[in-house]
Amino acid sequence: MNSITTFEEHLDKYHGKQGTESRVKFDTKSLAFRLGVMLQEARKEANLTQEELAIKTGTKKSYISRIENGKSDIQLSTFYKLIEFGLGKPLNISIG
Amino acid sequence: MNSITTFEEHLDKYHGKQGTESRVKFDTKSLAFRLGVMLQEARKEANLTQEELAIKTGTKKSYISRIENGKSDIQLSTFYKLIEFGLGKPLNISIG
DNA sequence: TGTAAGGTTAACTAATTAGTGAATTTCATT
DNA sequence: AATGAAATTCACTAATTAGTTAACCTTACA
Repeated sequence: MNSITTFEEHLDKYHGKQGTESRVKFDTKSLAFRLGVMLQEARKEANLTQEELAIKTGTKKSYISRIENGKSDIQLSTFYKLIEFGLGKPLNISIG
Repeated sequence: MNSITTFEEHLDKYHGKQGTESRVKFDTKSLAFRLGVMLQEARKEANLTQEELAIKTGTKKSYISRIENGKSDIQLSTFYKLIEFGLGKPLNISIG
């Protein structure tokens, strides 16, 4: 799967069509979407299924799916938990 | 203020003393704390008060204070909003 | 020392995520 | 095309953040 193509589809869907949406809400959705793609790519690189990742992090595959599809604006700790505990990779966050 | 020193104090407080806390919960608190310090440092670099940042992002100074002190496990979009809209700086997130 | 600005804390409501089970759909493989 | 594994969606509750007000501390400095 190509992240960029899918992200463009997302832009069309939210920016193009439902034009009354605020910039902040739009950006929030974009962010959730991008992070979802990042998680999915990292999970596949680690050769885990959604269910395996869910078990390792004490949650359910349905929830992982929701996150990977950018369906919710998750908490920082949730993302951290999935990346660090579930995939054993460091999550890097910096400003500027 | 030195981030590392303060973070060590945090380690002492949560890791040393209240030892029954789960690793995940502990890490969540550390994360919130570290991000709070990052935000505060970036805000000061931008020469803004908590109140000014609050106004720019449509919230209140009391909420900014809570975040800077790592008192809550905020959502990704909240952190993003403060950094990108409030401070005009990019928020970088990556895995690995 | 008084004052004001900046920052912290407490308390509360409303909105949203976290977490779950079950049904459904997609996808790869034979 | 049939099968089974993997992923998605829906519906729901409980827990937590987002957002706010007001009171209270701290710090700088006139």
